[in-house]
Amino acid sequence: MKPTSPDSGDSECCNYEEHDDKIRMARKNLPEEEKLLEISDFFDALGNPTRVKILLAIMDVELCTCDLSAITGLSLSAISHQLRILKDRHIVTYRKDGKNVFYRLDDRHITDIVNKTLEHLGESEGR
Amino acid sequence: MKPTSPDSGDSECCNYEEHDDKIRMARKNLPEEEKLLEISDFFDALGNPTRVKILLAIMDVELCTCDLSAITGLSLSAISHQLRILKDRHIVTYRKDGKNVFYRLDDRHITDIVNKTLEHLGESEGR
DNA sequence: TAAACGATTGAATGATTGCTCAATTGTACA
DNA sequence: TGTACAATTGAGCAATCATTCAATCGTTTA
Repeated sequence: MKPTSPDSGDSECCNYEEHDDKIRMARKNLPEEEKLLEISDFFDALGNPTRVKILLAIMDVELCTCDLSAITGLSLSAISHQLRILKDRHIVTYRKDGKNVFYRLDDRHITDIVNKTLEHLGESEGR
Repeated sequence: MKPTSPDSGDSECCNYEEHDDKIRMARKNLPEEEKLLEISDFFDALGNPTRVKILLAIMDVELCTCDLSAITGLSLSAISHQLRILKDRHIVTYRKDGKNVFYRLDDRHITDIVNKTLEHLGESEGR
């Protein structure tokens, strides 16, 4: 049995000219699994409307859990759960002040990436 | 009953000074729901290891479904399903050539965004 | 110290996702 | 025309996800 043979250099199908070369090259250039997961985890963290709302809201002002609950119309609990995901992925960070916890973006890069995306989506508008 | 009152300007909790102002401002600046979904859908499309593999693989060379199956070690069907998601989100595009279908990135912006992310993740390495 | 408040947590649940499998489509070429 | 091959599709299923609810934690202040 040879079902897809993920690790050998040969292919199951598709016998055009540069086929094997392309596969070898592409496979060689792929980052290792851990890095791949890191990348997809990052995007996954931004891939949810509630979390995007949170990110956009704290883009230029720090806000507490309760603010974000009021802004999004979601329960404190729901927001807190989502904030934990964003914290774990190092996308937001926080500062405690008495009973409040204020959140802000962890990194200037996040802003850049989000802006780049807005730009991208903006230019393909009305498609 | 007034459970979170998502659309009124007042808050349920958290009575510090600039609270209401912050909420009003943040809510005003949020894009409308449709735009938000567009943004999160875009990130969501990149938020899966298989789809990230596909994107990285076709970053500088076009590849057919079968190539991508060989590269990732996943079934043709699995790859095809994921490619449909990327097509629907306008992240990849394709060219038919005989029995083969060759995929490539739809847009230069995608490359920029992915590179920006790699840069971001790279700089926070070893945390 | 007790009550109030902002925030977090864990269990539960319905919805969504990613894959496999089997069937099908479309193209090439014998 | 028929067979082979690349690709797509839909059903089905296990795993994951987003939210709610109830309980709890930690800080403030009465």
